[in-house]
Amino acid sequence: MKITRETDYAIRCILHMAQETEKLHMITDIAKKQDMPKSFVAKILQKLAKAKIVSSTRGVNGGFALRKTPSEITLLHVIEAVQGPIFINSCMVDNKRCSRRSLCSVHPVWIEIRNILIDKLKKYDFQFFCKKTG
Amino acid sequence: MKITRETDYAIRCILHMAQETEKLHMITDIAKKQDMPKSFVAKILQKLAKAKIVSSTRGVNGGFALRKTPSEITLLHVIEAVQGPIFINSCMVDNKRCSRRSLCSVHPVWIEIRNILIDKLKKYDFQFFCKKTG
DNA sequence: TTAAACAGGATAAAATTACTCCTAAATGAA
DNA sequence: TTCATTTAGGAGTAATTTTATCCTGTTTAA
Ligand code: SF4
Ligand code: SF4
Repeated sequence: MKITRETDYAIRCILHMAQETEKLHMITDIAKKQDMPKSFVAKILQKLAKAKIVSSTRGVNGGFALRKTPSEITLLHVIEAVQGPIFINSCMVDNKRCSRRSLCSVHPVWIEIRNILIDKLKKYDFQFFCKKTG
Repeated sequence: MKITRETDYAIRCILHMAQETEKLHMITDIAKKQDMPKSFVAKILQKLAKAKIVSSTRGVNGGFALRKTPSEITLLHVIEAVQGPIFINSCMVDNKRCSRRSLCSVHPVWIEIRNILIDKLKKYDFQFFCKKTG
């Protein structure tokens, strides 16, 4: 697993919306405040909406808001929403199976590490992050 | 961190040489047996040689061998030899520093996870992997 | 001297990442 | 109704990284 810029932006989006959970936040505002390219942010918010992490409202005075409280949204949720399932080596993605897999002694280690990672990412929610930024 | 194909190949190289630690292994043999492209393997072995994980001998009957016993070589060694230092998000690489870093509440989490990862990767050596493949 | 084997630089193909742009659809207000 | 505003979604593009290949040079044993 590696956090791409897209995922980093996604996290910033959630971070931003978590500051004012009631308000509808427009793409332009989020992008400007968090220093991200607007049109890219638009795409990212679409992904977050599909993953039911944020809600979107079209039209005048529209925008985005969190669907859950910050404490219910974890790093894992956000990462998986934009990057898909966590993996370490491509042989862990089913369609990129390796022919040596059945006799490979390293593969199980990747699985173990992935599980540790998932566990850890589950433990960080956005209430935790908001406490620190204020 | 993500294991690229290059790193996976590097691990297979070590795995291969760990089976017969005394012998000099030629690029062609390693590549064929482990199902990897020969010219790419040549480059990878160069990296492993620079990292002092393997020794290389030129000329007729030349080849590669491990410089240490399999138990002294860890996954971390091999990964760092080909990919460089472990990181989760690019903001952890000094030259790709993010301007928001000082006030970012997420950054410390990446550091923590990286440390966990490093710790885990240190614990797996190639004697362990050889036991299983036989 | 020659064939076998690695060293190292340059470069190319493929894949992924990091975006942009355009048209459509929804919404609220004049 | 009509219009400005705001997101939706598809297509396309630029930049970067990954995954190699090739060529020339050097080392070495026979
Ligand atoms: S050799 Fe093992 S670790 Fe590498 S891709 Fe195949 S199954 Fe995965
Ligand atoms: S916003 Fe935080 S986590 Fe993201 S790149 Fe900057 S310092 Fe790193």
